[in-house]
Amino acid sequence: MNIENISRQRGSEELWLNAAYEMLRENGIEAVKVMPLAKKLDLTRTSFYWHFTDRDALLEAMIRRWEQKNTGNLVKQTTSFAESITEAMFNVFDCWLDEDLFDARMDLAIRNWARNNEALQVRLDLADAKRGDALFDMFKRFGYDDAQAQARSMTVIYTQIGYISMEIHENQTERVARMPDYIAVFTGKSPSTSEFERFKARHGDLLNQS
Amino acid sequence: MNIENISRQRGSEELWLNAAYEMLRENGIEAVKVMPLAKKLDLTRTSFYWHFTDRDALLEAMIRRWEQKNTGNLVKQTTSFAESITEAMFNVFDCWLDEDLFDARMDLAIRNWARNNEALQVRLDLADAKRGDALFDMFKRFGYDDAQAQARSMTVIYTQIGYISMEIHENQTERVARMPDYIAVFTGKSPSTSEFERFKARHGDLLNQS
DNA sequence: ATAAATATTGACATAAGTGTCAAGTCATAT
DNA sequence: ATATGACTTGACACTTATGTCAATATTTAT
Repeated sequence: MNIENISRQRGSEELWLNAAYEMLRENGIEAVKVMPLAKKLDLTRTSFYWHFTDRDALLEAMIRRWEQKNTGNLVKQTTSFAESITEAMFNVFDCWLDEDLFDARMDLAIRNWARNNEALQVRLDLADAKRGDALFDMFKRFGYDDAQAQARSMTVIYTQIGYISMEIHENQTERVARMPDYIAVFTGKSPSTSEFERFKARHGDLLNQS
Repeated sequence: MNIENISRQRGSEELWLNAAYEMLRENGIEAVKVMPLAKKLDLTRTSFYWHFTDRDALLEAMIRRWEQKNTGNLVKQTTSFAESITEAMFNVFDCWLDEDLFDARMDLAIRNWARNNEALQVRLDLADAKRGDALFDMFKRFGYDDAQAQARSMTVIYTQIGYISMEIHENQTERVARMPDYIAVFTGKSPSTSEFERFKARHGDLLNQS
């Protein structure tokens, strides 16, 4: 994490931004305050103002970081190669298991923040529309009618947000084991054994941890 | 709303609590502060301390109000008379349309708050377990196996929370029109026309508004 | 009418946050 | 070795919040 900071001064834009990002993920936007961040980094809060003009500049930097990550990867996964809707759905599920593809905790934090920030809500609505459209198109490609493609794509999106929002802490092995059941709910079809095996193979690293 | 306040002093416990409750729903726990509430009620903030010992007492009162409402009604709806799983699901959907049965916005606010408050998280987990069990039992009664009853009941819960969390503002008529499609996703079965008609009849008041 | 109960107020003390500024320190390239 | 740019610091001014208290006002019951 701090590799880029070797043989430099103690602080840096990166350092403050990372601390702020973590704070936002864990405790929401109200916790992203210069004073506590300074304490966390063991620096004086004033030094923050060398790197950022003010607190707002820091918040803006965090939003940009989020924008550049989550939506892009989700949309990409909906267009990955798949021979069936169940396989396509497993591709989307990759996002829920791989934090490099989709930072769910951050998505939730942004969502809660947007509730009190109109400008951010606009950006979020845009991201949501892109994601919804991508999933809708995916269901359409596999033969669902408009109404069903709509209901199913929104169910997928709502479910993921609900899952994060509920702070479920389950064993990853169990979680993966349940996924075919969710695939069945979302698509109305049972995935084949080989599809599930292929999915598990992609996430082998997860399946040996608690 | 203020009927109980006629010919009394200006303020009252109820008045402060209502204002706080609204603040929590709309803007989250961080917005529930004595000073802004006083401004809202056009009273001096000091007068608050006559009704509550401190801010914490107010927060505790809000939690109790929430506890006494949401979970109870949801559980009750899962056990309402139904001849089919689709009819049973429509009974649950009543909660999503009737704020007297389930205050979704409040549920979300509590959920966000609990993320930074361990004691509240414990109470919330308890409420979630009750709700999950009630839905699970409902699916079991209509012949689903354990894994499917589990996946489907959690999908219902996650979806509702995701829906609120995403701040969807859609026309109620459209929303109701889409419900049979969601019923199909959640139960794997299409509801009958008469079931849908019965549901719409129950919510007739909603269907004539924007 | 008036005492008691019920509220409201302004003044005070304290804490935690934001932002500015002049002065200082530290690494490193020349 | 030293000047420069990158970074840190403490002191100051300001804002928003919490909570206490003695004094005052308003209802209500008798």
